[in-house]
Amino acid sequence: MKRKYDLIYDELAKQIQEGVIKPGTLLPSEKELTEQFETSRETIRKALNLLSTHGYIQKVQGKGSIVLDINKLNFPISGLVSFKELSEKMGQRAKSHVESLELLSPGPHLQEQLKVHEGEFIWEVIRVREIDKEHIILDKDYLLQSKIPNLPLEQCKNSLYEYIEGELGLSIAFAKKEITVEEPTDEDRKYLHLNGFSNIVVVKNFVYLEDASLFQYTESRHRPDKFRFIDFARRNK
Amino acid sequence: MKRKYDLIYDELAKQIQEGVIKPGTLLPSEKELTEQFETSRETIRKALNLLSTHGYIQKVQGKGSIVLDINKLNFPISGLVSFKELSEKMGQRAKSHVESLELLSPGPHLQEQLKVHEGEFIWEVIRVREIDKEHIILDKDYLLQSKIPNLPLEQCKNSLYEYIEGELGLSIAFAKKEITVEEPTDEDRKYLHLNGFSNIVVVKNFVYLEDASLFQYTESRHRPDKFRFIDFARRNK
DNA sequence: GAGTGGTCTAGACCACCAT
DNA sequence: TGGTGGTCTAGACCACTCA
Repeated sequence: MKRKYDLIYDELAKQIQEGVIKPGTLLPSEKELTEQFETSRETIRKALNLLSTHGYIQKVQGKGSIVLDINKLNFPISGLVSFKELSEKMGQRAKSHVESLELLSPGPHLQEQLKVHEGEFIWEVIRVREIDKEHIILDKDYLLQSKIPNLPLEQCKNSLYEYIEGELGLSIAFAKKEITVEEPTDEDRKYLHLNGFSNIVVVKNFVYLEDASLFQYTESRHRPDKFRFIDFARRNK
Repeated sequence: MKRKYDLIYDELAKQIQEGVIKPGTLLPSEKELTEQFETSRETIRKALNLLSTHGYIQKVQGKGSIVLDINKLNFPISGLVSFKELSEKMGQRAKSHVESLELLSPGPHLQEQLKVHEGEFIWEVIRVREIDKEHIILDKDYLLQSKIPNLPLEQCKNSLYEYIEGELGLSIAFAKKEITVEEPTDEDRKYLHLNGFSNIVVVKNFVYLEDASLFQYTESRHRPDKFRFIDFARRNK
């Protein structure tokens, strides 16, 4: 059974997206919504808080919940555009190549980043992302073998996240991203079509599971002209 | 009177920061905390949710709230490092120069970005940020005069946010950031010490007030070698 | 099965906005 | 002053983890 406040969130989000509720107007009051959805006020408030953190509405005390123009705010919410999502938009114009898939003993740099134990092995997946026949992104993923015993090559061609969360049932709780700009390495030059660009945008991603253990480190290296990151930050109350 | 859940949040956050509660251990259960703080469970849960979104703890159903290692996760929470915060860390090594402060009628580009009305004027503030005698960041701020009638030069030397939120009492609700990499403009070359770098990291920032109206557009142009952005994303329930 | 966090309720009082 | 959202309570039941 799905949560009640999720259902209410879905319903209201849909109405806003479809324009049934217009941007700039006010949502029905929380009291009215409790009657409309036959639930308690706290449940309505949970749904509204979700709408708020996802940029659908803005709550103003004493006034009401203002419906925002979702198109102007321009999603995704927090820059978490995976290549999978991107490629779905791009259709046939986007491709992914697995350049390498290995189980290896980590060197000092990776030991530091992943905090692996002595004698533990890690998976290394190197993938190149192609858009319109240009090689634009170099993705290097490192995963603890203790958490992921097997990593089929087939899965690497698609989304690692889908395999990890879907098939393995591991649940990703939070991630830390760090964006910097660096000079291209020999590896970058080897795999990417740099077109003379002398910088690479490096996105380092540290992924943690629900039990708060780190289990994946990803380095995503982008050609600068095709890089774009969007962040949507809300002041917390 | 401060909110109860804020007080509880402050107290627990302090204990975690000071190491009174050790990373890796579990917080007292919600039931115990209700007794300890003499409050209801929902109030405790609000405090714990704050700790969670700020990266202090990780809640696990059926188990408890795991205390995270705040130093490993390495703040700030969502990359909102203002130059003010940075300069406080850098002390005398960081400086800010106001290059220009003008009230102007917006051209088509700005009209588009800020969605200003016909005949409305906007403030333009251009500032250069210096670290260790190098000019590294070019900040261009645009603010609606209808929201900010006066903008003293003195304030521009420090933090615009402090003036806006502190003295004017306007309340910033949320912001959208967009990070891209571009080629330097003549303006970049004029104001910044580019040291031969052929790219500029551009951070566009759209700031909205509590009534959901856009009132500021900022373009922050960084020399790539000194740029660093950190994002801390949590899966929402 | 005991203990944990997650959801949900029904009601109270307060702070803020409009008129 | 009436209506709005914000805080807080006391209690219920469910889902999950672990021994």
